[in-house]
Amino acid sequence: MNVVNESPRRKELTRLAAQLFVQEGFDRTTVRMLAHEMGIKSGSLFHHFRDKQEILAAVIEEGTQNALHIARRALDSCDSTPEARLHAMARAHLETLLTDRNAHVVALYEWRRLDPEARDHLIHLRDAYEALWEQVIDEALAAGLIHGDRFLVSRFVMGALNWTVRWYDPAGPRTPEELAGELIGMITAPRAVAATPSTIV
Amino acid sequence: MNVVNESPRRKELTRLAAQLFVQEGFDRTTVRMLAHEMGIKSGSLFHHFRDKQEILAAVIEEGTQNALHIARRALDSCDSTPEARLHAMARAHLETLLTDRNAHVVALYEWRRLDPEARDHLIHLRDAYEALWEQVIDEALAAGLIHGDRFLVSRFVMGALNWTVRWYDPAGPRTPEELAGELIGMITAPRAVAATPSTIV
DNA sequence: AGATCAACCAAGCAAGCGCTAGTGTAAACC
DNA sequence: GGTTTACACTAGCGCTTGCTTGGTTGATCT
Repeated sequence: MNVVNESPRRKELTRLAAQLFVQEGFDRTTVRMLAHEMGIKSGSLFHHFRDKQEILAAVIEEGTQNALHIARRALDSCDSTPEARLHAMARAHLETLLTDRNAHVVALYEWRRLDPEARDHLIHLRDAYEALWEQVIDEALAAGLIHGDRFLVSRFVMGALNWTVRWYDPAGPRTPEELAGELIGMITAPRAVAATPSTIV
Repeated sequence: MNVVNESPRRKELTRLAAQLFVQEGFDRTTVRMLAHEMGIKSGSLFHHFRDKQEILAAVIEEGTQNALHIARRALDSCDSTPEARLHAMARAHLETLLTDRNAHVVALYEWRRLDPEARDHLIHLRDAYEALWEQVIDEALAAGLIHGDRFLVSRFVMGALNWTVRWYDPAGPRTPEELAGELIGMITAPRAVAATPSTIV
């Protein structure tokens, strides 16, 4: 009776589900709550999704696909210097967290609630995204812009960025652009120390 | 009938609960699973804890108290240079994540499942811990060891460290000591190129 | 005009949930 | 030696859970 297609209605339902999953957590969100939020009865939900698990998978897939597209576009349309590319990736990441916040919070917090099949599928998407990061970080390392272990640097940077969902307030004074600048500034060595002696304020 | 004291039996139960909460998540962990893991029947559980919520609060409190003690001891017994203090805090944090991993994963993932009263109490503990960090970071900023916004730097550093629970493998080749060194090395500008470069190999 | 189909609903099942009530028992205390 | 206390048990209540079933509706297609 149920369908697994990509109807526009399903997309809208996925967006609403993401919001509820963030508010309540996946386990505490009942199918009745989901249905109510969508303006239908709980039984009707299973016309659009095979089961509750599939809703979670849909939310996370949507968010990760978006992040991947935005990151690729950001890399395509920025300067080719290692610093510019690093900055572009950080800003893209933060902007995704902002515009698509719900889906990403769900991906970060509820990843472990996915059943193995869904996880297998989504892990490839995530790997593709993280590969972009490692590539940009490799370039920065090769250019001497940052130092350290390739693996560790990328993990530390991703951690710092993902942690922002805990404290960043989009209504606050700081733009994603500024945040990205601060982070990149923090980890990049002041390249040529040659000129003015770095002032100690 | 039930008690709320600090018996040693209760501590052991708390440790077991932390493990189950990590494996299954708080919501999916039933009181019957908890009781089974503890070798008793589900009814007996409520002799030690008022309700399921209290078990979660006990787990998180235990972990945070430990982190606080370890951090304070680390600061007391290290050199007083800003760099040494920064390093000591990072290492202490990573060691806590290692030795008390379950409790901290629960604190990070299940914080929002706490009811308001428990959260109010635990938030003071967490604030005390984060205050230590901000103090050390202030010193490092004042010494010119790192630059940037005080608030942002501490958030970025905490993010990078807490994210380690996702990928760090205690059985792997890297010690917490090395990890701390890499992170501090990444964010500290190569200070005065003057004297002997105090190498941290 | 008849057939198809997506989208919904009302009703409810079987299982599992947190938690309570009342009881038993061995050790500790006065 | 009687009372209390700590810890465990059995049994089950009242409720919620994810999901199924069988059926209705209105639009679209042929």
